[in-house]
Amino acid sequence: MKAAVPITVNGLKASCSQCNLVELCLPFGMSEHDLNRLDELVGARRKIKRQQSLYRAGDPFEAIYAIRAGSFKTDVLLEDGRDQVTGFQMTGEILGLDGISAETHSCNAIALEDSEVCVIPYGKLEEMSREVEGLQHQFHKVMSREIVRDHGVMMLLGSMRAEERLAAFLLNMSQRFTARGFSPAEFHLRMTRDEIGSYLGLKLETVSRAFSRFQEDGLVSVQQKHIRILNASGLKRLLQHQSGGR
Amino acid sequence: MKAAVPITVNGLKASCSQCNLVELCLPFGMSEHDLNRLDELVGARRKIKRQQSLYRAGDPFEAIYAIRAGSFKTDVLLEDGRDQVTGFQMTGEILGLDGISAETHSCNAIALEDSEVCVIPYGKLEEMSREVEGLQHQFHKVMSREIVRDHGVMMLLGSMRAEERLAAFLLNMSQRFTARGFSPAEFHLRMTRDEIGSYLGLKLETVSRAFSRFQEDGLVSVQQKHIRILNASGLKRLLQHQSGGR
DNA sequence: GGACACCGTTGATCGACGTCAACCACAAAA
DNA sequence: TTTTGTGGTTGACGTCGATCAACGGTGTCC
Repeated sequence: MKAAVPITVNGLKASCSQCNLVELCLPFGMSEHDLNRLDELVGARRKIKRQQSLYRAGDPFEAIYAIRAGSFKTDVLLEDGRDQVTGFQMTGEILGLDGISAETHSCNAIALEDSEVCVIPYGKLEEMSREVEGLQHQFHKVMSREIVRDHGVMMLLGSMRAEERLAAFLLNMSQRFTARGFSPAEFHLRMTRDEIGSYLGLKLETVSRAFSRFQEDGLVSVQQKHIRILNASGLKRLLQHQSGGR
Repeated sequence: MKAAVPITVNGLKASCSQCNLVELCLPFGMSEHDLNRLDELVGARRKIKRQQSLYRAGDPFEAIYAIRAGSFKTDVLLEDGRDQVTGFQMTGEILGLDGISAETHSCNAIALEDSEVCVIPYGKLEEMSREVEGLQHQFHKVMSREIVRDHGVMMLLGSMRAEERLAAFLLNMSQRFTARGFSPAEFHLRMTRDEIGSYLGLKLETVSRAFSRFQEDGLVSVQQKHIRILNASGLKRLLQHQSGGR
């Protein structure tokens, strides 16, 4: 009695139960039974080309998105032209939560490489999370995690020095690559120095200099966007010594 | 057939339907019918003395809190002793959302003056928001608003100069006092210069100097913690001129 | 292959904010 | 009233990171 899988504009219908990102994504920790219900929830997949936006500040809020492949940055713009990267997102992470409060997105989400997301219509999500307890709880956890993450960034921006910020950034990237089955020590950054700087509240030259310094000190090897961490505990130590900061 | 209102340790049982903070708090926008159900949800009130903590980082997460009276700060601590204020909260605002993700609080919530909160047991909240659509939606909005707010702070910390940060802070306070029926132009800050500095990523001396500068320029009148805004549009102008920043 | 962007690196200089220190204002206690 | 403590202000000086500028590497489009 099951209807045929509908063909969507952008290709295959998403399926959480078949997806190898379950452990990183919204369905984490849900029962197999609940998982099957998620397949109803998640709409089409959508492909976004590098530098294209998934949504822009001011767009009406209709759905949240799970990153199926690729990576994104989110940024906010001030009237005067200044902008700030508020986060980098990788596979399995959820985009668009900022839109719920005002029913309008409050930042831009831009693909750092050709990417693909699963579209999760928000109305449906609320509806289903009234029925599926596991989904409700997971969704709340995802939102809460975003809040905790943001507090970490505030800590970083408010009280760390340039090299500490970059060290924290690299360790965070390493940890997230590891969670995705990649090497903890060797990875490829998808963002420019300018974007890293914007995220860390630094100018690109400062980011570049900090990279060079780390290289001199044998902490990492840097070749453009290719990073190899040579001394992870050295990086961690940088974070612990209270080095005056601001 | 209604049971008598139970007497709680800390005094009166909270009642959303009777509360004059509805428009600022979790129940905002909910129907009268739904509102009555909220009275079941909200547990006892709890009083917190100035400088006492409502919860501390590491405490098991059991409830979220709505501020009934008074005000709070939240802060995070790093191992090395550095700490950072992540927010100031006023009446009607919700505390504790950081705890959902790890089932443990990730920051400290400390009363800036003698205060009172309504305790909202989290299990009950999830349960009831499966039944009451309006509650579910409002709760999601509250979480999302927190995320948007944090992005604003990241913007401030990452790309504004000292005086811009303080101007943004004052305008934000003014706006929140106004929403609570107080004067937009004249108010009493409950936090020290050190706490403001920690929140804004500045040292207390820098905060103090910025206040003095504003006073010289006739933008505000400052007498210790008592602030009078003399030229709000002047403060706003400070934010728009892109003044180089970092 | 050559030309052109774009991105990244490095150096020299400057300025905003941190640091250190002294002093002042106000409130609670003696 | 004086005392003591906490919080706030102001000045002199130092430093970290921004700014300005030149140059080098890498990839893409003719």
